[in-house]
Amino acid sequence: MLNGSTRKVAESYRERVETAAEKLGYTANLSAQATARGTAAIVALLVADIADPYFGQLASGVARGADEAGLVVTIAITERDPQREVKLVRALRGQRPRGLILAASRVEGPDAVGLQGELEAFSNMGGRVVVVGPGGGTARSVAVDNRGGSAALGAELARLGYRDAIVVAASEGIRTSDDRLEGFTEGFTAAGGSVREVRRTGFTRDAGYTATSELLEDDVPAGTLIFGISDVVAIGIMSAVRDAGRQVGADIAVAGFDDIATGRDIRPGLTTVRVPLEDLGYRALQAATDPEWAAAEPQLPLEVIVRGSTPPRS
Amino acid sequence: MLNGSTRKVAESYRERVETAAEKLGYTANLSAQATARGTAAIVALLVADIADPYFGQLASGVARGADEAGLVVTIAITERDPQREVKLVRALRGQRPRGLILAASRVEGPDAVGLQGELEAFSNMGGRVVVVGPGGGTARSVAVDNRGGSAALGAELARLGYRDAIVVAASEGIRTSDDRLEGFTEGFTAAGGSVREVRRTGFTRDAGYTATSELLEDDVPAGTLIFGISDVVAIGIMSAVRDAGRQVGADIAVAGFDDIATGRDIRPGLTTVRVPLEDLGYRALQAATDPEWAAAEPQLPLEVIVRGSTPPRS
DNA sequence: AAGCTGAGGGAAATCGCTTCCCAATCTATC
DNA sequence: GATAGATTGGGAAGCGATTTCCCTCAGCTT
Repeated sequence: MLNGSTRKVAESYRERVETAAEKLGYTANLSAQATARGTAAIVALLVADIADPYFGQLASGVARGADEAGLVVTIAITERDPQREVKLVRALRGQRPRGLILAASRVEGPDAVGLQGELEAFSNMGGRVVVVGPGGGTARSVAVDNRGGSAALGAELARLGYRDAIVVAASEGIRTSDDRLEGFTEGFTAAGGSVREVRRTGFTRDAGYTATSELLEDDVPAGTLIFGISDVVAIGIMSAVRDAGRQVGADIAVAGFDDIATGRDIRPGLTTVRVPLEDLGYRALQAATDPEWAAAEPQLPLEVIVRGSTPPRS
Repeated sequence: MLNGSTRKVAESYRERVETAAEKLGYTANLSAQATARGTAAIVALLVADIADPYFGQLASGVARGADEAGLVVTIAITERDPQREVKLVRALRGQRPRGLILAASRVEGPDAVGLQGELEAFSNMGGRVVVVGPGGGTARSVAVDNRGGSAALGAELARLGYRDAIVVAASEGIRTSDDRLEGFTEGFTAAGGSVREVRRTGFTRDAGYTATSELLEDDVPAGTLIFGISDVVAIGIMSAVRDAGRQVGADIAVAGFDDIATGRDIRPGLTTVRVPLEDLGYRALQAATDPEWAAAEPQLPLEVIVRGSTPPRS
C-alpha cells in the first residue's frame, strides 16, 4: 500500500512514512510486488549483440523510455541464433515483463516456428510484444522504411555517376536485408545503374570484411560501388578495401545503411541512410507500454547522407 | 520443487514433468521464486551510456557470463550523473538482485557520499557489489592497471620520437582519468618527453572534439602528440584535428586508451592500450556471483598497440 | 518378523506485497 | 440533530512460488 494503490492515506502520514522509509533505507520489494500484481515493471529487450553499435544506440533509446516510464530494462543477447532466441523468450517470460522488444529477429520464415509459439504464449500472458522491423502476428511493430530508404540511396548514387554496384547482403530470408537489397536495386537501376553482383553473408563487420576481401581477389574496376547492407558491414568493407591496397572513395566507393555514430568519424565519411536509431528504440518502448498505441507514424523518416566514401564521379 | 530445491526426485519423474511443462508452455514465475527465496536471479549493470562502445563491449562480457550462470541482466543508464546513480542503485535494490556491477562511477570523492550508503545497504541485503575500476568499501573490484598501461604507452611514444604532448582528460577526481594521466606523464617524461598541457573535459567523443578544436585555435606545432584519456575521446580528437585542417599522424599524432573496436577500422588506426573489455565484463560478473572469488589476478594484462595515428618520428 | 532407512507424497507456514471487504469516523444536507 | 454518503483504516485473503515438517510405504538388513 506504500506504492500507489487505490488506498488513500492522509498526506501527513504518507510523508512521515516515506521519510522514515528513506532513513531506514527501505525499498519496496519489486518481486513481491510483481508476484502480487501478476506482472513486473520490466521490459525485456532482445538484441543480437549489445557490443554492436546499432543495437547499442537502439538500446539507448529503449533505456531512456523505460526510465521515463519507471520500468526496468532486462537485456538478453541472441547471438543471432534462432534457437537461442526461442529459449530466451521463454526464460524471459518467467519474469512476467510488461513488454518484450525484439530487435533483430526473423519473426517469419522457417526458423521462426518455435518463436511464434513463444510470442503468442507471451501475449496470452498479458505481455506486449514489439518487433523492431517488419512485424507479424500479435506483435506490434516499429518499422523503418528500409526499402524506400535504400531506393533513395540507390537513386542518389546513380545520380552521382555510379553505374556499377556490388551489394554485400545478409542471407536470403532476412527481411531487413532483402528489403534493403530490393530497394537499392530498384532505385539504382531505375536511375541508370546496375547491380552486378550480390554477395550473401551476415550482418557483422567481419562478414563485410571477408566478403569484400574475396571479392577483391578478382579484378574489380575502379569506380565500382559496394553497398553494405548496414553500416557495420560497410565499415568492414572499407577496411577490406584498404587492406587489399585499394582506396575507398574515388577508386572503390562504399555505402551503408543506418548511420551509426562511427560512420561520422571515419575517413572518408561513410555515405549512408540515416535511421534515427535512438528514436526507434524509444518508440519501441512506447509501443510496448502505451495501451492505446496505434501504429501511428508507422515509419520513421529516413534521410540519405552522402559523405566522402562516394565522391561524385565526373 | 520444480526448480532445484533440496528435495530429491527420481530423474525419470523429473524429466516427465519437465517435458509436460514444456508442452503446456509453463514457465516458473521468477517473481514468485524471488519472493520466496528473498533474492532474484538477476544481476544489475550500471553503465554511463550503453551506446558508448566501451560500455557496449563491457556489457557484452557481462551478458555472456550471466547467461552461463543462468542469470538475467538488468541494465540501467547513469548518464554520468552521480545523483541519478544513487537513485538507480536504490531502485535496483528493490529487485533484490544477486549482484550489482558498477561500471563508470566514482565510488570515492564528495559525489559518492550517497552512493556509499546505498551500496552498503545493498551489501547488507545480501547482494554483492562489484566495481569495474578501483573499488572501495565492501565492494569487490575488477580493476585495470590504468597507470601502468598508460606509463607503457607514454614510454613507447617517447621512444617513437615524440617529445611534446597534450593530454585531454576528464575532470580531476575521476580516478580512471587521473590514473591514466599520471601514468602517461610518468612514462612519457621518464623517456624524455614532456606534457605541455592538460585539458579537462569529459569521457565522450564530443568532449574530445570540442577540447581539441579549442586547442587548435592556438598554434600547435607539427609533431605534437595528443593523448585522449579513452579511445572514444581520442576519436573525437581525430575528427577535430581533421576539421581544423590538420592531418592526423605525421602532423598531429593521436593516441587513446581501451582499444575499442572502432579504433581498428578508422584510418589511420588509433594507437592505444588494449584493454580486454569483454573479459573485463565477464570477470566482473564472476566477481558478482562466485562466492569464493578472491581477487585473483587483480589486474588484467594490458598491451600497447601502436598504429598509424602515431607514426615514428625520425 | 521386527527394525531401519530413504524416497516421496501432502499439508502448512512463509515471503512481501496487493486487493477486496467491512466497520468506523467524518461531512454535508435536510 | 438525525441520516445518507463519502473517507479512512483495519483485517483477511490471495499471488505463486519455496521450505519445513510429518507421515506413509517399500525395500533391506539382521
